[in-house]
Amino acid sequence: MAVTLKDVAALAGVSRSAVSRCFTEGASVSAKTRAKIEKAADQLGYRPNALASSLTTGRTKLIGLVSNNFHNPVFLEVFDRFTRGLQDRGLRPLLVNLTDETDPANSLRMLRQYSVDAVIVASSTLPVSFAERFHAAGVPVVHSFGRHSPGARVTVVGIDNVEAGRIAATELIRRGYRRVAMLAGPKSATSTQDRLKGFLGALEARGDISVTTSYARAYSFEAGWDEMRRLLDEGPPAEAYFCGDDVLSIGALAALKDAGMQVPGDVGIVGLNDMEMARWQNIDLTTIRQPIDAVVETSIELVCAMLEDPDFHPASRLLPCHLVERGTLRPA
Amino acid sequence: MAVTLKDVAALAGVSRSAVSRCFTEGASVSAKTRAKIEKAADQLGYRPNALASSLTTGRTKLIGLVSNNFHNPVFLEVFDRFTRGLQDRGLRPLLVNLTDETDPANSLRMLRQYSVDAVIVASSTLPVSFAERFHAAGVPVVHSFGRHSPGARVTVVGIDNVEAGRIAATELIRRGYRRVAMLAGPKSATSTQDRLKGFLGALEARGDISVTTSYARAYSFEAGWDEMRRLLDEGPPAEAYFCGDDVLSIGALAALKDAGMQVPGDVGIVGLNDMEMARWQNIDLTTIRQPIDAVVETSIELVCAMLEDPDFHPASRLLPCHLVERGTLRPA
DNA sequence: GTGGTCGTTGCAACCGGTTGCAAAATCCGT
DNA sequence: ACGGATTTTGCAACCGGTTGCAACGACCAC
Repeated sequence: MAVTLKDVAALAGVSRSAVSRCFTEGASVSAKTRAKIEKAADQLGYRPNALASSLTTGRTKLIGLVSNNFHNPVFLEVFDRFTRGLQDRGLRPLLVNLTDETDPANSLRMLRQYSVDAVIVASSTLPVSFAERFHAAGVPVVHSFGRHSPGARVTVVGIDNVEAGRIAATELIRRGYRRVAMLAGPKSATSTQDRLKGFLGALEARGDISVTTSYARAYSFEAGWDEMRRLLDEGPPAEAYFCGDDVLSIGALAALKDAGMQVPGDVGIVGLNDMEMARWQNIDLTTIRQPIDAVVETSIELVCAMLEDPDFHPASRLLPCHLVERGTLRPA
Repeated sequence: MAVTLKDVAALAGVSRSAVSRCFTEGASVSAKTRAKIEKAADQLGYRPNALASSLTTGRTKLIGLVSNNFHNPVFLEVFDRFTRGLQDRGLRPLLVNLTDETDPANSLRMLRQYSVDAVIVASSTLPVSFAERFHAAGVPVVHSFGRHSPGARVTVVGIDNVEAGRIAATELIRRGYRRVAMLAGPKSATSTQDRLKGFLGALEARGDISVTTSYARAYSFEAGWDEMRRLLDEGPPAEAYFCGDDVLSIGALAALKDAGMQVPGDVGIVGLNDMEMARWQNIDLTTIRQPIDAVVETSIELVCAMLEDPDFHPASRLLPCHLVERGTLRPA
């Protein structure tokens, strides 16, 4: 079986407390006994049991990572960043896959059973209330890529989706498009609601621009393809589409090409996220860059700050987006 | 703070053991006390602490999920399946991201500190020795998508990559290609080595077929694009390429299209994996399907079996692959 | 040599559960 | 109502650590 404190203590000829102190930062151990203990520990290959110690210290270094975006390739980048960022700080991600589930009750119960120190909800589609349930249960929580609502008591790290919609609208106007549309994500996603709001808001003052809206059933290639296909069947397309997200954009692009339309000659497309794939030469998507690295990094920093000081409730952080020019919108 | 056994016991007016037994399967509790306890537990919102109980039971239900493929979109599907499959069985994935690391020592140490019940190594590039280190340390381990080597003591669930290479070769021959090539993944990846071996093996008997080989630096779009670009610069391309993996294929496809070549008119491409993206209408990749769902499901089943019986070392399982016909190889 | 200070050490209690064991309660047949 | 078999229950020890406290010893100054 595993080597325990007791084994090391016996071999080194000291008390269990001495061994424990030897492995805890800032405890008082003489150089002599430390040497003895380390020798014995090495010899036995001893490692303190993180779970046992969590019992008394109250900290497990386990962080619940909750997401429902297991079908959008951009989330692989998100997971990569989160897992690395957390383990660089000695924290361990306990993954919860929420596919087909929107009730926080189960995850909350389970994550509490495992005494996670904090929870990160990584999702652009879950409602504000989701993360709030964790907060209400006294679990430190950060909602990454979530919607910031001024009244809410949950820390959000993400972008200002309304602003992002505005950027898209402004950009389309600047390039002289006059019949524009938004091909939005699923209606229930907070991100889509906000992006649409910003998009329409920026356009409504302008009488000379016509705008239409439609929703894809998911943030997925197929949904984007189907929705664009449907739009084309209905009649002539708009001059340019702001798509709810990159993967939708890619679906829409494919449907346009299949229909024999040129991009950006006949129709312009602008996405949102700037996922790795947007850079691929066969896609070359003009898109609004969501600073994923920074969102993840900031989320982790805030979680760490909350761990340091349990009463600290950091303010939400909305990071700036900007347009990345590639090949799917015509020049101004 | 959290509600504990003691609180419930006090409120229900019973001993702590009674409460404990009430929450453990198959323990003897009378209906009357069970009712009392459950009432008290509900009232307080009690949930047993999984970590504390793990101390005595020796099982945490934590499964280490180790991977280094955080840049290949197919692994998002893999993670989705694993996380769901595990949580459906009441197990919790503790994710380890190995990006830029190939030494098992760190992960092993950390996963042991957290007393994971078992480890799943999900990677097609890590050497056999990686998972073996876990095995040697007495941690039940399954290597998913790994290389099966007859002498090894580690359970592997995956495909026969040699056979997959053979299938690719046979298929290209059947369709009349005579100058073929493999655009392999990184030289160090076991999957690539085996696929190449099978590919060459099936061709070497045939004197009428010329075959060349080259390696991309990673399983990534960029690497595929660059390598195909380099091949095109070197001279006329082969008639058809077997690419080490779908994402490489997609990179190669893009490079070919950029160079003005028609697929499958001028050049044929066959990939391996059948990731979701291969189905996308703008890619429509002919590929050898790796049964990801089945590999994941089987891996989890074997892990569970090993948990049931610690002395059980299941035999490796190599699942069958087959060609999925789409649009990047010419018909026979 | 003595007294005081301070760093080191071990004891024992505790974290939140589980479990072997024996005592107590219940059940059953007669 | 009685005795034995069977549950049910609580006690206490334990899982692998941590930590407050008091005892201890080393060192220093006088």
